[in-house]
Amino acid sequence: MAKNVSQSVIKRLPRYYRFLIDFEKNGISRISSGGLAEKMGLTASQIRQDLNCFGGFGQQGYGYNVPELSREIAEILGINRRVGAIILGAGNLGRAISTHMSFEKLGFNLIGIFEKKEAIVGQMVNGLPVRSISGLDEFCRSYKPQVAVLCIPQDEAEKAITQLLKLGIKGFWNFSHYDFNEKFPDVPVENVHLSDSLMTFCYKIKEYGENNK
Amino acid sequence: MAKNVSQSVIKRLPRYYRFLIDFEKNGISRISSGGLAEKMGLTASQIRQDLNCFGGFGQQGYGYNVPELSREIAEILGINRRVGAIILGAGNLGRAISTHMSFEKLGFNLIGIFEKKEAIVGQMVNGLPVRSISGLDEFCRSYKPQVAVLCIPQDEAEKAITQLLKLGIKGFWNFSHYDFNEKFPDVPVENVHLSDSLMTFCYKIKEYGENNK
DNA sequence: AAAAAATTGTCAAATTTTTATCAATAAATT
DNA sequence: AATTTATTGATAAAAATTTGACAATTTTTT
Repeated sequence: MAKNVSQSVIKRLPRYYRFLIDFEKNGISRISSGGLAEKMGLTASQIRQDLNCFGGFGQQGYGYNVPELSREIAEILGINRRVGAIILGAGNLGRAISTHMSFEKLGFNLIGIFEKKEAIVGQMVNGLPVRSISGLDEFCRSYKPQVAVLCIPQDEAEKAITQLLKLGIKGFWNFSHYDFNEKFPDVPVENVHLSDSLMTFCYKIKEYGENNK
Repeated sequence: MAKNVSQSVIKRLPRYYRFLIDFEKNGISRISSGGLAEKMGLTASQIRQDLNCFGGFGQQGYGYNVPELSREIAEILGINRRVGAIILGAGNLGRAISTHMSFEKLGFNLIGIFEKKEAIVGQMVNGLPVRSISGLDEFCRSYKPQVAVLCIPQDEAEKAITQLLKLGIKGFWNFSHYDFNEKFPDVPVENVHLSDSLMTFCYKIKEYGENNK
């Protein structure tokens, strides 16, 4: 089905999906590549070519059917599944992620939150009890989560990743500063390096300031 | 000084910086493009070309001096400044960002946190009092923050952005689902679309699963 | 001090990504 | 029912990005 799909295309899919869901909510049932391009600040050509990696979802003279296209993209991304997920680290960030993210709408099923600091263990977060990291092995053997969200400090990451891989974890949504590349180059990981983003923001602000003196 | 620097290069700079700071911490004072490439999973050629956009920081036969190079990149990114920043939204995410991020090490000075829900107003977060959104105008006129971190719901974003722009805010670190493109195409914004990232992660897991049956 | 090894910065080639073009076809209009 | 308009999917062209190659130069070794 899918042609040779580049990472650039994949990275754009969630944004397409976001816009399409928004259209659906607003009762817009039809959109042309040109119309979408204008809203998104892209070229119509790029949108058509992106979508065509996965199939001809449009119709000449008409455009794209919004609900149909959003369904197709959801299918491509795989967000209609329920992949078991656990969070490691119930600090500020871990708790915020667990309450803030709609895991269930985005392909996952959050089934456990683990924390090293015993003081936090037992607290309820988003309807789930914070569990002691000491029970991680047993929990994983029982409930077989497939992915882990890393909200732990950088220096605890390597040990945790090694342990989790042994327990059958297949991928990581990584909020830690740890870089998988060196030791785990082939493990599926999606990084959210907030510090990198903040630095990029810093550069943008500086650049904007310099160009608008 | 800087040649025509592409966005691709800029996006890689924070990661270079992260690795260099790590080297410094570990007492590594010298690194070649080849050595760095191996650690980072890039090509030596790319690293040399990236750095050369900003100047010849290396030395033939020797490589790059780690502290010097990290200083240079910090300078390029502008993280040695202290740009005044406020956070809008003291929900789970806003509070997590304010406590979790080292704003001071990354070019910013967090001076205020604002929240609509009066129940939260007055709480202390990371040494700062959560202020009522009703005092935003006055605060901005007094303290002149230059950037805002948006941790508010999508449907409150547009109004807030309009207000903040009038108050002199120059850029946004945007955690909301709101997309600036349509209404504010020229405003400096760095998006952290966590949902997009989670969807991308979902795709990666699915793809990995399909290739490793 | 000379020779060998290491490594950069630059230029050119290769590859990837984006954009433009256009025939084909469906929808809308007359 | 015929004509015009809109719009896709595909192909080709253009632009951007990445990689390879190598002279120049410094460091290290002998």
